[in-house]
Amino acid sequence: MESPAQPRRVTIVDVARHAQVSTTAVSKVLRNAYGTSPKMRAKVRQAIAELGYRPFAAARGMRGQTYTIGVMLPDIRNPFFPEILDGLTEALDETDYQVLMGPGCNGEAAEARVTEAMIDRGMDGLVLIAPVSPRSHLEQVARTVPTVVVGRHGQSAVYDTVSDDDIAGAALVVDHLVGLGHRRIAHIEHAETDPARMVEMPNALRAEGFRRSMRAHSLEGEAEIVSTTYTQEGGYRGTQQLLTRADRPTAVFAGADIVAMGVLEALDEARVSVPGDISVVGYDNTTFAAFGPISLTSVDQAGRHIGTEAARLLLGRLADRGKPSAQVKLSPSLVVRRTSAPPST
Amino acid sequence: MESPAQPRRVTIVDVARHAQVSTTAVSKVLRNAYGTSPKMRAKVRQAIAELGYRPFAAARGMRGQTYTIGVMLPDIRNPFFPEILDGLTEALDETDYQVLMGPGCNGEAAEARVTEAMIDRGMDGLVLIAPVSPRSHLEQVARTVPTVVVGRHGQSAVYDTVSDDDIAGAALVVDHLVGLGHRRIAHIEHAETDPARMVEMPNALRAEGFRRSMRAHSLEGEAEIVSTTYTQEGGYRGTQQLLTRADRPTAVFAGADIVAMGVLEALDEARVSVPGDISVVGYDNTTFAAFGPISLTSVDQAGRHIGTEAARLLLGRLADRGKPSAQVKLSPSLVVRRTSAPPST
DNA sequence: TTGAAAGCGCTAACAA
DNA sequence: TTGTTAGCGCTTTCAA
Repeated sequence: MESPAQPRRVTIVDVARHAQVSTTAVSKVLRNAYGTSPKMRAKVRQAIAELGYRPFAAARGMRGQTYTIGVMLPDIRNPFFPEILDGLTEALDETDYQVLMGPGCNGEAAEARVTEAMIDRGMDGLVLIAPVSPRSHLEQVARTVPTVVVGRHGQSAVYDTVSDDDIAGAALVVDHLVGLGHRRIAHIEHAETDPARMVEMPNALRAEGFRRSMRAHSLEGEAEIVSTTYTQEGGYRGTQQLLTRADRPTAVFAGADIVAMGVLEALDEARVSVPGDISVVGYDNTTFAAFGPISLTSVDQAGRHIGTEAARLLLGRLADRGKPSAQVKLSPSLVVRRTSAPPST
Repeated sequence: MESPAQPRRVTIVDVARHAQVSTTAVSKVLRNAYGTSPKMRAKVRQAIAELGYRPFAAARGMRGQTYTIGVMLPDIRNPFFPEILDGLTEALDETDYQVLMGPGCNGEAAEARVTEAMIDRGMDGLVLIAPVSPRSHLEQVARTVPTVVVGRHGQSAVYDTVSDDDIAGAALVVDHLVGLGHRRIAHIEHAETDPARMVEMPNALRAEGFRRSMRAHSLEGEAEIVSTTYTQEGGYRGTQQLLTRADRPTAVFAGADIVAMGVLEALDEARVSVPGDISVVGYDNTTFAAFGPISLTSVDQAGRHIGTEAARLLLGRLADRGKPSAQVKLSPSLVVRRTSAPPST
């Protein structure tokens, strides 16, 4: 009934024999390496096509490259990350590199496990999206394999970075809300106590940007900060806290769209109308922010562009390991939708 | 300034020397293979710990396994898939296997590219989530590497399957809506013309289940089917079509939650109230369905459980390649929320 | 129970 | 320009 056990995989030796050349020749053609005549290339390419040969990446990795780029991301559920991935895979599509992603990690231990697994599998380069591990660990990884760190500030000599100007993003939000007439504004941040991370993590910078901008408007007394986490749950709980307080804010700046979802849910449950009673602004401009019934005002980070830049930097470092590290910083913009309006009072 | 080029990776040879045993012995301990004395195991384990040795998976793959499971999924944006992944990684967490995912694929060409990339990287097993490729291609993949196909009906002798009873799921929806008093019910399906896929793809079965159930209620004349795609965009366009028709339905059954999002958006735009004017039911019970302001009635597929089952089947096949193929079918349940209510007329 | 030696498929150094 | 040869780090015979 069943088809016979498939014959053993076609190898470079089979191709060499079929094309009547050496295995070295085949290897060179595969890698577009120096020292092959057009005639030989044609012969080899034909043999590859005729035999349906595909190089075995694991074996290639023993000597050279595996042609694999590993992407680590903290949470597949956060709708901001697919944007970055789109940009990344699009830029890598025309190359020989294949992208493989680790499963969502939360916390340092999971991040270490995934990065180690990727290094052990001989990946040629890594893209770490919004990692939480201490910088020393990131640098250790980057010394082993070319690495681009996305969404984290603070430069390093050993890895490249791509990030968005979170201070400026937070200022866009405050300017917008103050411009509408709001004075009492709350911010839901991702709790951060580690001083080292205070200057590197986007969440900490958004909170800092919020503080600075409120001060610039001489509204430091009206700023209210709630520390939870960048999750829907965090937004939900943070809002519940805010609603119990005496002097209720007229606007909430959630540090991420996913947080804003929790904010909207809590407000909905408490029968507080948006933007009638309270305005809500998010960050990331995810697909769901644009979604009609939600229509969330949000800061756009150009996730796709971030992904493209990360790919460009990684390819550059793959081509030249000694190249000095680069820091790309992109500028955010504000997308105003229906969840923000002048305060009613 | 920079730390010196890190020393070459610790290999099995270093461990063997340090423990004063052969490399064979180390290899056996690593794989828990037969023929090692407790004393030797202790010695080797200690040397591994002292040197911080980690096996190089790419090299292991040349002879044996890479301890890597590849997961192919069509679309990272669909909030149903993370559930499956959670179940999968949780079940695999205690094993030596590491999960790596391909980037989202759409269409046969992209699926072929990703599965080939995974096979070329020596992955030990594959989990294909809702693949659209013809069964012959899936079987070819499965003959090369142990494979579990998730979310696709139709059994095969060479791969295991895990799926949900989509016919029953559609019936749950129709029974619920008819029970509320609805008669004129629309269904937005993912267009399917390939007859081979009509019996295998979940979308086709949900449509078939809808038809059968409407017939069972003697409402075949009241059933309205719109063919688009299982995306937010598809739900949006499908609903726009429905709204232009003369005899407007009082309820819409979207084939997936992500489709229901588009439905809600189009209804919102057209100022049609939900559930006042039209009830909406989704499928997948994603996180967003539970989200307060949306509160979508939906069919729950127990995605986490699907992932666990897939892991179990794959581990079984990894342990015994000759084992007969299994088909696991899970039963869906309906979660009633605020988007479904009796019709107003 | 243990270890010596061969070899997986490929690339890189070197020789012709 | 082309081919020969020696490994990469591991697993697997197979002999001791």
